[in-house]
Amino acid sequence: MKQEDGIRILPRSFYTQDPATVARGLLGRILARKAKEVRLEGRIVETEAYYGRGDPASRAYRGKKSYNELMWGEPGIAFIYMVHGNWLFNVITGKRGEPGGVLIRAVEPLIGLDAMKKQRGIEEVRNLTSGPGKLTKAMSITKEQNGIDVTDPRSEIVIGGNVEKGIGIESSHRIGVSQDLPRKLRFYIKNNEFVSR
DNA sequence: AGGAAGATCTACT
DNA sequence: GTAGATCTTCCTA
Repeated sequence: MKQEDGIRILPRSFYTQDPATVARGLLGRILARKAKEVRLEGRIVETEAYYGRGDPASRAYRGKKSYNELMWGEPGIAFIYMVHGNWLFNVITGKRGEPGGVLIRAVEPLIGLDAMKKQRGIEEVRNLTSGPGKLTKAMSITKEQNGIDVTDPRSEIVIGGNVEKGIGIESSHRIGVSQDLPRKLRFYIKNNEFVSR
């Protein structure tokens, strides 16, 4: 059986767009993780866009450092870091050299529910992946996966799939940031129960 | 050494 | 629904 049966993986050119555009465009896509023998999939239902200079909430705000240099690199690369003891999963976007990224905040579990429940130590499906730190734990994503290319079919994590027509997209201000921008940079699928909060 | 940070869980009013 | 404890890494002093 082929690894990517069915899903069409998004090309790198998709990620060269503006972070907010990519954040919207990722809604409804499939986040697929292959770990050892297990295959895990979730549908992306909530994202946030982050910029570089001029965005106080961005990891890139204070300039290039060893821990954030990926943000200046190739789009389509996973950027994973820890906040409050949780791993958060981002994808680098924008042109090379212009820092930007999209945080995946929530997914709807599709495949591998049993493995996710085990990872999370809970049974309630609704609570499995409805938050940025929850989904990484459910899909066993850690710093180990930092820097992997989500556009490469051989990667442990890829993003793809087609979006159903007519999904409702809403936007709001980003969650949890101490200094937000005036623009609404959080996007989510309307009435989806796996959106955080 | 001390504190903040893109969060989560538990235990309550 | 809100409050407090706690998670780990990096920043500032």
